[in-house]
Amino acid sequence: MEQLSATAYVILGMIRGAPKSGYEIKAVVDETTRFFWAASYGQIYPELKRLTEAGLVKGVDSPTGGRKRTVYEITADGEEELKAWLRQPPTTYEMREEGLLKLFFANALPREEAVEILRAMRDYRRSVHEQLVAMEPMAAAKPDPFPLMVLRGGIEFTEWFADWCERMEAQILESAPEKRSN
Amino acid sequence: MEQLSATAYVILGMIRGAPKSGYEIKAVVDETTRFFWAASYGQIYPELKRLTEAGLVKGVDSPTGGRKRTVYEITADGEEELKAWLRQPPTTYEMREEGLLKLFFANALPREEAVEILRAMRDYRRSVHEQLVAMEPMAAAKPDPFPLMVLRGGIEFTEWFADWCERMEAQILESAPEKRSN
DNA sequence: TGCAGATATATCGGAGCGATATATATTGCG
DNA sequence: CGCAATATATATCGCTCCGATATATCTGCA
Repeated sequence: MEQLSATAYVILGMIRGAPKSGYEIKAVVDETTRFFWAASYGQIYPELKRLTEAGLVKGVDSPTGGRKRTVYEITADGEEELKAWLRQPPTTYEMREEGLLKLFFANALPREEAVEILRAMRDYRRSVHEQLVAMEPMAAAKPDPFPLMVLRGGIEFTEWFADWCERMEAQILESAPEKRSN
Repeated sequence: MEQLSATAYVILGMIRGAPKSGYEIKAVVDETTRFFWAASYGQIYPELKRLTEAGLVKGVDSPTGGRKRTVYEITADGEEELKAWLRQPPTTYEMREEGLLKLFFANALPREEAVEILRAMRDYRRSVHEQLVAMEPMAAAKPDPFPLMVLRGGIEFTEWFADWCERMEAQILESAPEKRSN
């Protein structure tokens, strides 16, 4: 058996409990894991084919009206494969934060413009924070405690980040207006 | 002028102040911004060519011994381009955290195995924390305050994250050992 | 009825990233 | 000193990811 991509496990995890179409999988990912693990159609549909060939999922035709539609359900092998993956220590940790990159180079700007970077970062994190808080009641209503735990982690993280931005902004403004190379 | 990639600005920022070879740019990125913005040789060398053609950097032959070597310095146009980019609000925010993904699906595992995910995440963040702390004296010795600020942000973030993992682990262990679907 | 928006699948191009190939220079150490 | 290991330097390949778009059908509702 070849090594499966992380996207494969996203799919397996998402259809465990309830079969879903590729479109539905994408929609659920966009509502839940997208903040720390996204997936596009370009990954989902080919992966569903591979998983079907590997016998880890099973496609079932369930057309709505005249439009064809296939929902995928997890097989016993798929269930085992998912659990085996969950038991392996996680290995992928990536972050791409354009704001931090700009802040890193902010010495090229005068101080008043450098703090704008921090303000933009804070505003963005606050907006994500609001989105996550709005999702909390939905997650809290479900019996599975883990999505809620992860969501609350996101809420706490965005709070911490926005607060850090404010503290750094204050730190820059408090510092003596030294000469910089701009 | 075509839109430049983010990698282009990483290069411009890295050679501002001191000209560098492609190899050196990669080495500095690996020591500094890699935690929130990485760059590979496969991005750096082609981008240096494009930036040269666009007149934003200038390559200067500086062989060491018999091995050929080109260092790139930023031009006045490149400096302007960098500053213009720094003034734009940041737009890219991405995170890929396999540990959070596994935690999201952890209901498939018994409680004792679910906490292992959190322990692995905590251990990893602690190790990154130590790496960042070890870098702090180096960053603190330099006149530019922004790389140090970003580094300290990373130190605070990894502390927060490791702590969150411990709190969530405790929360799971405190909760009544309910029946789960595994 | 008409049409905007949702459902459903498929695919493309660009970017990012890890790995590796090739070559020369330097350093460590027995 | 000699040689192996490591560092410097450039180039490139394959894979994945991601956003965007194309195509088609269905639903809600004005």
